[in-house]
Amino acid sequence: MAKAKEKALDLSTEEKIKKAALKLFTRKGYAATRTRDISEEAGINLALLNYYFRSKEKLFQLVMAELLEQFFSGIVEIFNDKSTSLDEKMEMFVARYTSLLKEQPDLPLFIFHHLRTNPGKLASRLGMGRLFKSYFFTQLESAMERRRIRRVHPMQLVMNLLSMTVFPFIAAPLLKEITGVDGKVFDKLVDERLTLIPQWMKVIMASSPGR
Amino acid sequence: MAKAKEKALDLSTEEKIKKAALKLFTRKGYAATRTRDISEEAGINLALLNYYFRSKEKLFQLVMAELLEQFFSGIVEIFNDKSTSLDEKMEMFVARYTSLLKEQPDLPLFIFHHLRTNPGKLASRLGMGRLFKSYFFTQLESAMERRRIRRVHPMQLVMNLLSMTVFPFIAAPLLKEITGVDGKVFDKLVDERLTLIPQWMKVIMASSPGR
DNA sequence: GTCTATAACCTGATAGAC
DNA sequence: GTCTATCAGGTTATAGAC
Repeated sequence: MAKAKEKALDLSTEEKIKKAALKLFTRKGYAATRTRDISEEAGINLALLNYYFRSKEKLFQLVMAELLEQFFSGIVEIFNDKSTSLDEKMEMFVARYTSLLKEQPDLPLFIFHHLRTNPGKLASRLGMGRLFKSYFFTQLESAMERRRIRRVHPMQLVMNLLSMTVFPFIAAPLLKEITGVDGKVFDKLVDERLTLIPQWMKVIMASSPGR
Repeated sequence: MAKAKEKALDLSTEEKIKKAALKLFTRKGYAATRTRDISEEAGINLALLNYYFRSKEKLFQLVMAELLEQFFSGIVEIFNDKSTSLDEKMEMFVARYTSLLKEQPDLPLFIFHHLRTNPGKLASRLGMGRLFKSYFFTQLESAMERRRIRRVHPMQLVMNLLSMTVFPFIAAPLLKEITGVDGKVFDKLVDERLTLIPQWMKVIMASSPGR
């Protein structure tokens, strides 16, 4: 009977705090978020935050670790899938992250800021050249080989894929204001990009940058 | 004789504070930056900060206003230049912002976070669809017209240009760690993109996404 | 204009009752 | 487990001497 409608109402106190913390940390950043804000957002008493998580810092570390895991597990899964083609991988990547970022547009700014101010703290499954060992990279290189195009560094293509997928969400407030498009138009554009980005990636890969 | 070598040494106190504030605000954000940090970075007394700027908040507003002006004046200039072609505009854009971001890689994250938490505060010369009235947009539309390709919204192409240029700097710490490339390789890749991005933009525009 | 000392305030964290 | 009340520490801002 009790749907997941009244969001945090039937969650445990611990979960309510984590949910509220994630929301506020991602929106305003660590320093700008007060523990009082979190307790209020969670609808619980301030003292309970320290009861469950010891400190604001500990709470942050926990929430951040779970977020990084959730955020990057997608790319690892998709890129290491041996049953899908290169094109399918790109389509899946765009689809998955577009969907995620439509729901949580604050995520990339928050994560990238954290990685910038805390270098070298990435989970082991992601760090140290893990991407280069993914099946995606193998496919990327052989595709370039096959098409006899002048080689560009595979990372150039990865950067393009990530850029075109993620950046519009980072810059959304700017883009909307600078161009005057409203939220509905912007959403439509983003949905179009689900198919456009993979197509663009193909023509980019097929092009001969040697000129 | 006195070169601009010893950076802040011959600047006025006011300028020293503004320079230090910009550095720390962009690196750590508003809330995480203490006025003590700024005064120390500037090599001046803490009380002088309030003497010159009244408050931390006022100082921030001033620094941010100047930063936004400096950061976006480039795009306005380039996009409104009637003497350059579409291709030249794209080349100039990539060159200008790549150069800027190599020196100040913290800027985009800081600016986009500010625009996200403070919507509707952009300077008038940028806000309210100004970009749509730029000469760049006219050229973009006529180029698509001429090539008889199925129309995509011009903003799709603008997003691609901005994405591919700016995003690598936002994601640099992640990209370096996830791929294992070091700073030197990354710099080389970014330099290659000076010519690659305009070429990619051309093939993207020439492609028929109808297929 | 610049400094020292301090006021006024805010925030994270805890003690202790229930 | 949850609450109220409060402490301890740190931060912004100012008063006042030089």
